[in-house]
Amino acid sequence: MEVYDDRDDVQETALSLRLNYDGGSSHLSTGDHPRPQAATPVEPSLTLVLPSMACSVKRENDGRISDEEEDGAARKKLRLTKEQSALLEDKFKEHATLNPKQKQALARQLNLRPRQVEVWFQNRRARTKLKKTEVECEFLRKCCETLREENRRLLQEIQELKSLDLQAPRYMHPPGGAAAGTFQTCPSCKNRDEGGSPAVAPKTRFFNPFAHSAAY
DNA sequence: AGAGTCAAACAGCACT
DNA sequence: AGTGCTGTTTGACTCT
Repeated sequence: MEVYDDRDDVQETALSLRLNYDGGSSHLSTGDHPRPQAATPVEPSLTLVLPSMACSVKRENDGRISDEEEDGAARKKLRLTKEQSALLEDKFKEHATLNPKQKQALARQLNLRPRQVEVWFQNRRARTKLKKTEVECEFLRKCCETLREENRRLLQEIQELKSLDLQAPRYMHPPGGAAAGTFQTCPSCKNRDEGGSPAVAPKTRFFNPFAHSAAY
């Protein structure tokens, strides 16, 4: 069984009582709306919200845990104003992380709690990373398409060469036998026999996507 | 009204 | 201990 201080960050005052059947273990915790861990789901659960029983557990402001709002009123989820978002974006452009002093100053400037600023930067970094990953994914997808096309083209080239080969005069590797005169010596063997360097296969044209990348 | 999306807030883990 | 990252939850909002 778990008893939760169900205030979302600061402003929530409801007390949630949740009973989880988690195999017998029980513990007390505070924090936001509790969630079952993906690896160990704890269903079924019972959540009891008692708005009249505002839990006044106070937590450290600059810890990872929320502090408490003065009026103790049940809060709605905060929506940042355009001005707040714009300033946060500006600061994020300057630097994607904040030291505690910067965090405090920005929080004062925005009339927000430091924890809110911290969370905003965390989420903003996550969004940036997600976007970058999406761009990279799209780039790799295009590379894959290019390689597939190149592969198709090369296979076709092989087919064409094979069909040409069927029509071309028959070469043989001359053992010096009596019938040798009826065949022509293939150019590579001729070259070798005459002491020249062996014919070198043309370099394969391999497309390395990373060598052509401008994004990395 | 319900589905879908966005973003604020959180928990838990890893790292220093 | 403090901080960042990742995954998740959930309230607010929009669209159909």
